[in-house]
Amino acid sequence: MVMVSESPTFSPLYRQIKGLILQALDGGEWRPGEVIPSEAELAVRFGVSQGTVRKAVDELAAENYLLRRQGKGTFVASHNDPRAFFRFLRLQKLNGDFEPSRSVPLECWRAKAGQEAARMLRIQLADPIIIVRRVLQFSGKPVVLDEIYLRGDIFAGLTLDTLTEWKDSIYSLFETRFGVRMIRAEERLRAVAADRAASDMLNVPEGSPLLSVERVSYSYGDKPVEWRRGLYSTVEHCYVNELS
Amino acid sequence: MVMVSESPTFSPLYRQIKGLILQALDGGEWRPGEVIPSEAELAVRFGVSQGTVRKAVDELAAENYLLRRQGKGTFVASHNDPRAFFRFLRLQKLNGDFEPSRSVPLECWRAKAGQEAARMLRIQLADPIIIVRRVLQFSGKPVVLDEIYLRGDIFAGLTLDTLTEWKDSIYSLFETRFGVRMIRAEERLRAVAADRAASDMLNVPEGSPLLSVERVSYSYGDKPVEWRRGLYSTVEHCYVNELS
DNA sequence: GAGTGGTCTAGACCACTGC
DNA sequence: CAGTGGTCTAGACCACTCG
Repeated sequence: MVMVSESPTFSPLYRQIKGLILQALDGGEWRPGEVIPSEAELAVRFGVSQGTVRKAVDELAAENYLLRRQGKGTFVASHNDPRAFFRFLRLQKLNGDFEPSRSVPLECWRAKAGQEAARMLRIQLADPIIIVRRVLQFSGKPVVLDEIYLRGDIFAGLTLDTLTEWKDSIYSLFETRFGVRMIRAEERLRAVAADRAASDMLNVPEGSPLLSVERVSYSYGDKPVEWRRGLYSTVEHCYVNELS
Repeated sequence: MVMVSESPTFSPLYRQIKGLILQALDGGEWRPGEVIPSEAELAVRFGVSQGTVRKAVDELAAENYLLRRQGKGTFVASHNDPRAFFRFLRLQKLNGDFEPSRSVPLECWRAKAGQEAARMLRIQLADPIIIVRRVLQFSGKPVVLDEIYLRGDIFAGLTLDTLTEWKDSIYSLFETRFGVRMIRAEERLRAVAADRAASDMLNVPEGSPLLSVERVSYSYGDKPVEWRRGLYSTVEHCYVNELS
């Protein structure tokens, strides 16, 4: 049975199906890492052909909501999956090698959103937020100093201890403990001079150039849930990007 | 008629068709900006169904080789197309606005490839190369200082005058005058201190932080044809990136 | 072998463009 | 109106995974 709306604002059937699957994902019908029903089952459920479901799933997989695995099924994308590890960390050594990193949380405190944080997180001025400061180490040496601003309503209960005990990526923590799945992020890069605090933490001279990386991360429905600013020491590392 | 090779190293039919189309593109059968034959025609030509051609074209369009336009046809991607303008220039104002930019060539000379240029361009040491220096201006103010290394065999005959007279993007020049179509690029970003030359050209104090952007651009068959290093002043602009 | 995603086909119809 | 890409279907078969 085909139901396609009339001409202006035309949306193909597979996009409507995509919306329904997205809705189910957002509603938590299937948890991260789990399989979702087979294409054939979904086709029956939505009353469309398998090819139409397929196209919807194709798009969701391309946007990193889902992960297809031939012969096994289609899975809800998860930050616990090692495959997704380096998706949001674009640092590598100058010679091109990858290195494992270790996150060392420094502080975690409650605050009220200022002008900038409120705008970035699309919340009201003075709404509760949580601020985390941490260092990222590569081979034991500090390379990134991050200041992370989180919506207080979503991440209520987050403490320094929780962060310290967590051994996987921070997005994996957010997903597992708070049910928040990061889907995409926007970054803005600049070169800045190291201030006193940064030079201390990153072990570089005051005033030396650092890469400033501001990131807003979005969850379902393009809802911003994290705003962070990182200062990267690019003495031995660089930020890599693919233009296509 | 279906011809699919046996199990190991299995390549689906549509990928073989993709290869054939790529071959025709590389061979110059259709020029940038031109329409290629309709899906139906290609299906007849390659002896497969239209759906299979469609999948091949889908991938080529996703990789920016082709451009589909409903009701009109499928076109060979071109850097002359205004749509492709900002694909390789990720700078915007700090407030998020886009600005038109103007390229001001400074120098253009012949040289022999050194260690690094040879490695990046995958040519032999001392092979001929061309080096271009130029400034990129936004609203009349210099923001980017580029040093561009090109393979001498491909860009033979390039002069400062040619660069100065060309009013569109430099990739548009490469495509139109030298038949070289950039498909993708890899960038490596670092923060560095402005040296004397850069501080003069970009009108910033010596030693102030600049964004260093190294880029290798690839043409058909992943052949590197350009290596460049840009120094970006990020006082009023920033480099934006989407992580997904 | 049963179940999953992946490929391929043939055919119908729709939306968009331009003559 | 004809021609293009875009959607949708139904059905066949293939490649991969796992019990």
